[in-house]
Amino acid sequence: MAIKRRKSNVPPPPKECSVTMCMQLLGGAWTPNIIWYLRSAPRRFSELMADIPGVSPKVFTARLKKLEQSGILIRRVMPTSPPTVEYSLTDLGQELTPAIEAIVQVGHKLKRRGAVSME
Amino acid sequence: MAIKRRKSNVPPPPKECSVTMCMQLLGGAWTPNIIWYLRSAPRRFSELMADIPGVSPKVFTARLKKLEQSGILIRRVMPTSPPTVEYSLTDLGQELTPAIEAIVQVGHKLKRRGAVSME
DNA sequence: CTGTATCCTTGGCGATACTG
DNA sequence: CAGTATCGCCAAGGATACAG
Repeated sequence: MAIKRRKSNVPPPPKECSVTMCMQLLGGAWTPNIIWYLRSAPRRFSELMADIPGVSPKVFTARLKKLEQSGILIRRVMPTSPPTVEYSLTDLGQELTPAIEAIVQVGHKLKRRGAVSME
Repeated sequence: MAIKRRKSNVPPPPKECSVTMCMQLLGGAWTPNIIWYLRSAPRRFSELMADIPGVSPKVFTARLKKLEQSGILIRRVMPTSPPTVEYSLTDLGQELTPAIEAIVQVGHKLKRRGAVSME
């Protein structure tokens, strides 16, 4: 609670703040992968967990919730006997896929060059 | 973020890791703005600092250094009497601008919707 | 199956002061 | 002008266990 970082009284620039805002979303752990895997078809919670190994359910839930609140994806609870939840991208979420694909392109070149250590 | 992490013996997927790697770069604080301001013309250290208010020189140097090491931008020291340093995007860095522009697009919609608090 | 609840660690980021 | 040097914080992530 409380006190949200003070840094000074900087009025953020009008345009670039959108970048920052969006990066807050995309920059979160696993976020690009989630969108990547959802871009062609809806997917269930455990399917996504399997797609993206190494993520704990807590973090995963947190990400999904934030993305849902931002209007990037939709959470649909199916009334089946073992509860099933399906996640799918919204229109706005779909608009992110070209951005991610552009990033993938550069990522590949980066890797090919060995420019980033990756570990 | 978490790339390094031991977490078990997960072989990372071959394609998505590029996204993650690239996001490590772009996700750093101020990074998108740096590229944004450099995309049309080279710029000096203090000019960039002025463009992007609220960043401390330490962090700024760290970012610039990492981007230079990754081959995203080039640092040129001009042999003037007060030392002058000019930063400019490499070809690879230029390839990032469409990605950032795509992100800007979504960022605007996000803001218009009030989907993200931005605070 | 789909998540919460707890606890803990890390490193990214910020502020300020100082140097070549 | 263009950076280091120090110091410290704290929120994002992770591990594990438990719950509806």
